[in-house]
Amino acid sequence: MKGHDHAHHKEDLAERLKQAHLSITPSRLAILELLHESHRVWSIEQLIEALKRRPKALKGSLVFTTIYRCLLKLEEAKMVRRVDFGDGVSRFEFDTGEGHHHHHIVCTQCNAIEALEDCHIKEIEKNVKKLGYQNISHRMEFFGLCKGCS
Amino acid sequence: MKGHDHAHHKEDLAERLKQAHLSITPSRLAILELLHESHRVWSIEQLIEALKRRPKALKGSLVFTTIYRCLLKLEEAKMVRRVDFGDGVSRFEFDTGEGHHHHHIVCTQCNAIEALEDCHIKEIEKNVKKLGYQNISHRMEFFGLCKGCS
DNA sequence: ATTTTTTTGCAAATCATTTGCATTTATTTT
DNA sequence: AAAATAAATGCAAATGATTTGCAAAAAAAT
Ligand SMILES: [Mn+2]
Ligand SMILES: [Mn+2]
Ligand SMILES: [Zn+2]
Ligand SMILES: [Zn+2]
Repeated sequence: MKGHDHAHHKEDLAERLKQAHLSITPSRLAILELLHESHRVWSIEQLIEALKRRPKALKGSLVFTTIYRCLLKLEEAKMVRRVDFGDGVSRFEFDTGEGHHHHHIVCTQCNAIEALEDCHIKEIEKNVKKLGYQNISHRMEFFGLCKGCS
Repeated sequence: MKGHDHAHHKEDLAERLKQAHLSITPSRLAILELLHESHRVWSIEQLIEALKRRPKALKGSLVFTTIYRCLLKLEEAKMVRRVDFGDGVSRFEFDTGEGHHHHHIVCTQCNAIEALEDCHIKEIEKNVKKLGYQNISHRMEFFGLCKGCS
């Protein structure tokens, strides 16, 4: 059962790579599998460590640059989303699509990261409090085409 | 009139430095003056250029490291606030106090930066649209003490 | 005025990210 | 299936903003 599921996922992910005109490589599949299974954000270093510890580890060595370039491509292809907490390290998560826009909360003490499912801006703060967080602050900036440029 | 105002500001800023137990130096005063007068965010490079072009330019050379360390101190002292748009460059603005928490919008075309006065999260997006921006996206993350840490 | 503390200037170190290039792998064409 | 073409990978080196070390200069305290 699980085997089938995994196989299905792998095929599915490979298919999405094909649709995005990206070569199907072990690195890319391994990254996608891990991101898809785990609903969390990963730094590149974390990804490398996790991939090394996998039962079916990649044959080739796991190199920063390779993972980095894979993630760039996957980001372009909208299969992976980059998350930035402003600490100088990029993190990545599986991109579940337009309909699943969301944010995260980072513990200022232990740096634990939790997803805030869905983004109802007006209700987010309440939900954050409900999760039991204290001393909540947030980071938010907007981006868009200004009058002069559009 | 203007002379008086400026003098007043300078004294005022110097006073705030004193209260924060920070030495009063030409660099710090110059930075504070510029930030205080201009209601905008500045990168360190921008600050240096602007300070060079000032009528009463600083005697000493304007060095990145010095401005950098001044800003760090001023940030600690809550006189300056750091703004991060995730482009790898830190920007700074005068900190007008707790009551004036706000965000900004960056044009994805010309990189113009505009302040969004006040932060009524639920209404912000509407206001952004009213300002004439298109293709609006935003960056927002929360930070706080999680249950386990508090 | 002298001493003590802090800041400044310049160079060098950091650190995550990005790039160059030869080699290997994947895809496309015979 | 083999050869040719295009793309990805591994390793080293380059970037670029930020951060640090330390001696000289300036500010604050005595
Ligand atoms: Mn997430
Ligand atoms: Mn502002
Ligand atoms: Zn959102
Ligand atoms: Zn806010």
